[in-house]
Amino acid sequence: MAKITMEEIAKLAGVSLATVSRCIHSPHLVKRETREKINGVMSKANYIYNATAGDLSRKKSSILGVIIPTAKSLVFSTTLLAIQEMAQQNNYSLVTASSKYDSVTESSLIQQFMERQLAGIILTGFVFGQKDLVKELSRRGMPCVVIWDKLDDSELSYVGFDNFKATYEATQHLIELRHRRIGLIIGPYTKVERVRKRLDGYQAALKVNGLTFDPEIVIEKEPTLLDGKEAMARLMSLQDRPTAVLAASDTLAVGAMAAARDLELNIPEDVSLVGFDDIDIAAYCNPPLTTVHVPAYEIGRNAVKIILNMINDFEKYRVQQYCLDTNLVIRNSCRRLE
Amino acid sequence: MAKITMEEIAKLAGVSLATVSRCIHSPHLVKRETREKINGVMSKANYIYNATAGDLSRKKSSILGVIIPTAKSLVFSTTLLAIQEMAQQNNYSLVTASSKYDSVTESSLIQQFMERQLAGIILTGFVFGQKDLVKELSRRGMPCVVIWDKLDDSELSYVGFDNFKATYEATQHLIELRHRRIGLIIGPYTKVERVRKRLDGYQAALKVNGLTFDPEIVIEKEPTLLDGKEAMARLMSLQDRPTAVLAASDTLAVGAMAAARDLELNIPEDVSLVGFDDIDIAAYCNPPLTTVHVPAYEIGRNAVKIILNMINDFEKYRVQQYCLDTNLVIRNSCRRLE
DNA sequence: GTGAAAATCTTTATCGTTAATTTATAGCGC
DNA sequence: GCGCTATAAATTAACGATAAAGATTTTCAC
Repeated sequence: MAKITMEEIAKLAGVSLATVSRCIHSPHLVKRETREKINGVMSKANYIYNATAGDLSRKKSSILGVIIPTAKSLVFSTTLLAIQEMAQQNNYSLVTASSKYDSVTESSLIQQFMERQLAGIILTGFVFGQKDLVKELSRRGMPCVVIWDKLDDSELSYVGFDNFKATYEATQHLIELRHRRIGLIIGPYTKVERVRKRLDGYQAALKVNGLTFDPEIVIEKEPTLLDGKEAMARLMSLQDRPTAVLAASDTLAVGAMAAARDLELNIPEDVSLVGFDDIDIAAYCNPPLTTVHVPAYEIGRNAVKIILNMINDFEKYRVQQYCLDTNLVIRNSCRRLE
Repeated sequence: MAKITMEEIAKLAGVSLATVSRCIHSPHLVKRETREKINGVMSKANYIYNATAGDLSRKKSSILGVIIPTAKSLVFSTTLLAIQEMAQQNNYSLVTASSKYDSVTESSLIQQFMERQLAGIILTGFVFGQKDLVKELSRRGMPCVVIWDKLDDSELSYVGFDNFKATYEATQHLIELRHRRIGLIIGPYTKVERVRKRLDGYQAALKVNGLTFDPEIVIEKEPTLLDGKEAMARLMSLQDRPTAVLAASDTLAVGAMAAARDLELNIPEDVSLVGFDDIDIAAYCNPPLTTVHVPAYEIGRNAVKIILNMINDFEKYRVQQYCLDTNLVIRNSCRRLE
């Protein structure tokens, strides 16, 4: 009930405040006898260390911040889990928040993080126009790393992958299977740069292969099952309907599968489908979904590693960039056209 | 770069430290003229409020803590999202962690939360034997609420549902469809009390209906797709195989579906299946999964509300208990036996 | 024993706020 | 002008730790 402070512990143990502090943080620097005495007093008094005071005094906190678009996503939550694990292992707490793809929310979250003097910040891509904010943070000495995207900027650290290349290859795959009319169901590319690159990759593949880009068959949606389903239903109701569709997230793809089923269209016989993310469920779908595998877990682990480096030596590790590989996992949702 | 403090702002604005503080927290108490002057100086100097110092001085933080079993779960992440949203709306930061159903991890996380002087803690059920720890926290004046379970204890706040009743009803449903041999695929009930109650509900329903409990057809697994698949494969390979299976989490159920498909067993023709959680995907499965709907989002919102109440008036709101309803959502994964 | 290095421990200033207490300023009726 | 409120701003003592610098005690080779 009553809050015990270090000072009181010191008094009870008959030593100075500083010794108690040392006993907690560098036990090897205090004589065994004293140490035991102090530990005894601490546990008897139910002492609880006050990390807030410690952080203030030390002038840096041991809290990391993460912003993801939404916690309710199997793919971001995988990254989040990795981050949590790494943070825990290194004795950092983690404050998390979801931006919901909204730049106002994102900015206010970053502001909040700054006020809390976090030790470092992990950001999932960012909304258009936020880049300067992040650079500013970085310049101010706040360790920052952007994840889930490959940045074209020599000032910023990131660990991500090439979104452009990923959809380019996925589209290319479909084209190699002789599809010429390929629909695209994609997340909020008008808001999120990272997503925009996926659209660009798709377009580029089309162009390289001499296929025309038809805006009618690219549908921008929120990455939910329902939206995926609706988008697919629309695509399938078209006069000249696509023979294949690329869904720029597996959630969208699973929704799309349901739509196909409702319309009694078989995948891959009637339409081919490729997803993006390779969430666990992709392999358990019916049919198993061909999809772009994204190293979500590795991204999380590496992001924390990078941040930790920056915390230890900001000058040396100011900017670290890791572009991880994605690869198309072929399962059974695509068929070759004759 | 250089960290600006309130004191410097005060100096620059030609007022005292306290006035700056008041200007930030109770702007109406400072004369318009002064306020504008101060605000001007603050933005010009790029001042960033130091929440750590504020928390220390105020003797309470504005951070909430949550522990969930794992972030990588569609159902817990829904609750987490609700918590994040509520926290954000009320100007609290959120520190999150995953216990992975491990009591050592859980305790150390709670310890960490205590050290950080969090404003309140939200715990997802708990591992066996942790109840006393939580009670202790509560006694020490730390606002705590347990979620995802209905507690049988007048000292602890919770917002959850009746796990026993939920599986009881699900099992009952299967029995009403004339199934007499019902398999159970369930999470770590030997570790988690909340999960144990689901087993109990299943057993009770069996008993009430005069069916015998056969340990051979209840399989304890981690709640992953792979584990669900393995469990189902085992169940289906049995001599006297169940005609229906209750999976105590949808993830397990989706895994089970994949196993059935691999064995060329149709759901519901060859086996009936009911899940638990009602994650979004349940409705998008093939066939759509009959499952126990759990109010994951509401749990999250209410948990924060409760905590906020406690923070404002601990004596009055010391223990608040909300048992929300679950209900069986009938879709197409069960069939009536002749 | 002696003296110096090593091992321990204490003092004290500081971290950036908040909030209780004081002081100063203004406005107003008479 | 005087006394009296209100209102606005200033002082200053915490908050609970850390860390640098200084003091004291051990240890030990010679």
